[in-house]
Amino acid sequence: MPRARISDVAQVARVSTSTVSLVLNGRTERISPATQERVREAAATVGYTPNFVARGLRTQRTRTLGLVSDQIATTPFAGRMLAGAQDAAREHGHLLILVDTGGDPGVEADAVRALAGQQVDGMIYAAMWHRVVDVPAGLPAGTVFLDCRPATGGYPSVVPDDRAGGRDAVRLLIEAGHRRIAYADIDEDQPPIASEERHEGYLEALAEVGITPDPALHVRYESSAAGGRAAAGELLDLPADRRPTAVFCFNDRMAAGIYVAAHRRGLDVPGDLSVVGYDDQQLVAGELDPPLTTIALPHAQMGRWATEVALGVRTPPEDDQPHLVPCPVVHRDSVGPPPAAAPTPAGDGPRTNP
Amino acid sequence: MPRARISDVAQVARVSTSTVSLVLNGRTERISPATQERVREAAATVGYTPNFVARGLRTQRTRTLGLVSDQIATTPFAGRMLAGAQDAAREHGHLLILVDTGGDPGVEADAVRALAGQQVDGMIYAAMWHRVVDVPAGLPAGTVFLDCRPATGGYPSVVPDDRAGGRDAVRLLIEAGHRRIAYADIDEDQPPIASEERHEGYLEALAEVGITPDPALHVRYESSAAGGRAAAGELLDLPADRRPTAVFCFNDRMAAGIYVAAHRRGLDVPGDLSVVGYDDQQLVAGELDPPLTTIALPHAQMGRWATEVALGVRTPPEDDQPHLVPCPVVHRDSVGPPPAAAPTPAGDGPRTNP
DNA sequence: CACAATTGCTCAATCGATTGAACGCTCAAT
DNA sequence: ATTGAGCGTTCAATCGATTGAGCAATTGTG
Repeated sequence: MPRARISDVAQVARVSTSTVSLVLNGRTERISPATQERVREAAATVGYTPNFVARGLRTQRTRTLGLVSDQIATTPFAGRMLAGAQDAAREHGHLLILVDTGGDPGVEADAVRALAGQQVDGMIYAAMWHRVVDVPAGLPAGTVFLDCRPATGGYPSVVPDDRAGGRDAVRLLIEAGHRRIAYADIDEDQPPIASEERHEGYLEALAEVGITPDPALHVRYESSAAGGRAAAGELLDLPADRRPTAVFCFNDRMAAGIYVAAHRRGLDVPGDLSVVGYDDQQLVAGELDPPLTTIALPHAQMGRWATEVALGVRTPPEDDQPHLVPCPVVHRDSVGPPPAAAPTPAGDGPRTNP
Repeated sequence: MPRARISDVAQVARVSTSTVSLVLNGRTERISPATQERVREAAATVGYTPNFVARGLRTQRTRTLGLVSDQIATTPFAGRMLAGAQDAAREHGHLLILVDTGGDPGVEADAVRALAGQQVDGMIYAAMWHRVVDVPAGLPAGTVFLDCRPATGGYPSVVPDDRAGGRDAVRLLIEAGHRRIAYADIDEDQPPIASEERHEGYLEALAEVGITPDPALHVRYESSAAGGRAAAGELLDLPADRRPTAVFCFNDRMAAGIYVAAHRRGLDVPGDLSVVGYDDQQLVAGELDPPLTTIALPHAQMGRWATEVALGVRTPPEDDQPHLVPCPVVHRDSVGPPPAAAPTPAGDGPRTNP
C-alpha cells in the first residue's frame, strides 16, 4: 500500500488539494469549520502523512539541520553535545543530520557539500574539544561553530568559559583554606585553548588573594590517569614546605590518577590532599571514592545554543566573539580544609605560594 | 547569490537540462564526449551542486537513513554505535538522520512519523543497551533493530553475543588456573538480556571443565563502582576455602569497585585476585592500574551491520533470529594465576567449586 | 434592486530535478 | 530516391506539495 498523498485526502474529502493543504497547515481563516472537519477526517482515514521532500522543494525549507563534527566516537562528551543539539532541534520541529568526518578534510568537504545539497536549514560545525579550527571550504554563511572557534572569525561560535572554570575551581580551594595549590596540566606540543584558559583562571584566582604562583606547582603530564599519577608523584615529592595541599587537575582522568598516587602514599583525599577535576565525566568523577569535586563542561547547553542560533531563533553576539557558556562547579567530596600539619592560620591575609 | 540550478548549467553549456542530468549522473552512453566536456565545464563554472530535495522527490530515494534511539546522552557506548552506523552510511553515499527520543514513546512515535515524512531510505531503531524493546507504532517494515530485539519479532536485529562473551571471560580465567570464579552480576528487578546471557556463558564455561557452580559466588549488586565494592566485600568475606580467586564482572565499572575493595584489604590485582570486566569502557578499563582485562562490546560492528541491512546491501538471516556479533576479549593485565596460598594442583582433573 | 464586499473554495504555476518517448539528423543499404 | 537504423539530443510528464490569484455564491449597503 503506497503512502497516501494529499490528493488522496482531497478526493475523500471532496475538496481540492489546495484546501487540504490550507487546512492541514492551519491557514484556516477562510475555510468553513465543516470543511475543515471533513478534511481532517479524510486525512485520518487515509492515514495521510505529509511528504516533507515535496514540501521542502516547494518551500525551500527542509526542517532539517546539519551537524558535522570531527569525531563522535572517541569522546564521551559527544553525547551530551548531540543530545543538547538534538533536543533543541526537536523542540523547533527540526531533524538533525549528523556527519562524523573523523577529522579528514576531504570527508569534511564532501559532508558540507552533501548537507548543502540536502538543503539543510542551518549548519553546525562541532569539535569534540575546545580549540581553534580551520574553516572548511564551502561552509555556508551562518554556520555555527560548536565547542571551537573558527580560525578566521566571521561565524557565530560557542565555547565553554574555561578561564572562569579554572578560576572557580581554584577559588573553591582557596575558600577551603588552601594556599599551596597545584595545577596538574596536560603536556601537549600545542596546548589546546582549554589548557591555556584554565591556567589563566588558576593564576587569576591566586592573584585575587595575593598568592604568588609557584612555578613548581604547575606541572605538565599526559592527559590520563597515568599522567595524573606521575603529576602527583612530582608534586608530593616536593619538600614538605613547598608541597601542595590541593591539586586542580586539567581533567577528571588525571584527578583519578592523583587519587591513586595519593592513596599509595597513604594520603587521604580530601584529608591530606584536596582535589578538583574538570569535565565531570560521570564514569570517572562519580565513581571515584570519595566522589570527585569537579567543574562540568556545559556541553548540552552549548549544543542547544548552537542549534538555536543555527535555526535563527536566537541571535549571536554582534561583536564576532565566541559566546562563552559558564562551567558549573559540581560539589562532591574531594575538597576539604588543608591538613593540620600544614595549617593556614586564619585571617593572616594574603600570603605567597611558598 | 542563489544556488545554481541544473537549468543554469544547461544554459551555459547550450544543451537541455536533460542532457545535463544525463551527463552528471553518468548515463553517458549516448552523449558525445564533446558535449560531456561542455556540460562538466559549465557545471564547474557555475558551481553547480545538485538539489537532493528535488532529486529525491523525483526518484523517491533520498540517500538518507533514519536512526532513532532511546538515549544518546547517558551512555558512552552510543558514540561507537553511531560512528559505526555513520561510517557505513557514508561509504554507501548516505546521510544519517539522528533522533534521540529519551525513551518517551510519544516522542518516539513523532520521530518515526517525521523520519517517514522525510522519505528516509531505511530506518534503524537502536537501544543503548542490549534488551527487548516494544515495536513503536508505525515503524516501517524492514527497520533494523540495533542492540535490541523487537518483542514481536519480524524485524532484522543485531545484538552482541553476550553468552559467548561471558563464556570466553570465564574460560580465560579457567585457563589461567582458577577454579573458584565469582560472577559479580547486576541487581535489577528485570535483569537485562545481557545479564542473563553472560551468566549462562559463565555457567557454560564452568560446566565445560566440570566445575559445579557455587551459588555463593554469584552475587548481585548495583551496576557501579560502589556496587563492585560491595560485591567484593561479600565475596572476600567468605571463608578462605570458599573465597574466589577470580571475579568476572558484569561491567568495567563494577570491576573498578572490585579493585578498590581488593586494594583496601591489601590484596593485589592480579596477584591475589584476578578480575575480568565487560564493556571495554576506555575511561575505566584502560585507566585502571593494572589495566583491566575485559570483554569488548562490538558496538561499531553492530552499527555497521544494522546500516548495511537497512540499506539493503547485506541480507539479514532468514530465520528471524537476531544476528549475533562476537565480543572480543581484550587482554590487559588483571588476570594471572591464582595465588599460591590457594593453589590448584596441576593435572588434578575436574573439581568442584567448593 | 443594483452593486460591492465578503466568504469559501479552486486553478494553475511553481519548486528542481529525472526519465521514457520522441525527434531530427546523418549515413548506409536497397 | 526511398527507407531504415543509429546516434545525440530534447520534450514533456512527473514526483507531492504550497500559494497567489481568481471565481462563484452569499451577504451587506445605499
